[in-house]
Amino acid sequence: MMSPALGPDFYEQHTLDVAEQLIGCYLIRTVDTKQIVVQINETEAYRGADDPASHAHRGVTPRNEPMFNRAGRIYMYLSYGMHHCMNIVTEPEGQPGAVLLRGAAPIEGIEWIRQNRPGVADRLQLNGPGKLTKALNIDLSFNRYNLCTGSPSIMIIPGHLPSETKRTERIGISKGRSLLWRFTK
DNA sequence: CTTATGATGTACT
DNA sequence: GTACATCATAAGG
Repeated sequence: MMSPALGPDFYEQHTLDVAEQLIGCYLIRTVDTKQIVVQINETEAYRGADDPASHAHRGVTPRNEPMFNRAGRIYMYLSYGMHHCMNIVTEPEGQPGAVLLRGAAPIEGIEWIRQNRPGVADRLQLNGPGKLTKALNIDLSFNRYNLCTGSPSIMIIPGHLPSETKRTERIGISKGRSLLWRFTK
């Protein structure tokens, strides 16, 4: 029997806990007969008023509204006009929070990944938030998508936490640099 | 391996 | 008008 998708109880935790515990979990992307399985190995936590780097730092806007919605939904945004970034909404409804998926290791479906990012070396396919979404064919249409339904199009299932995860500074931000809210294997 | 830089769309002030 | 939760490429070591 297949492992069930992670549910709302998991995502409703504090964003830092979700970000850490997502390390080692599996992200599965399925379209028709094609499937990609990757293991998450890099995440970052973003919160609200206590997080100057967060889109939600100054309250609700049309873009960040999904960060305030129910946990377990996807928050997608366009980065630098070109790249789609995928987050998973955390915290109880009304309290903003999301985990940015920044990196993963290929487990299955490397052929489809290569089709999505032709000419790219395998070791560079999934090591960045924009690369990850391109490799898995995930775009803005997934904004607000509920990850907890078990729909095979995209799902996350438990892995096992590595014995040791590292906590470091987040990447690519100018504010909130002192917070150690980036998690890697 | 490292650092530097242009590309590119839009949310927000 | 400004600032991006980035990436591919080029040049140097």
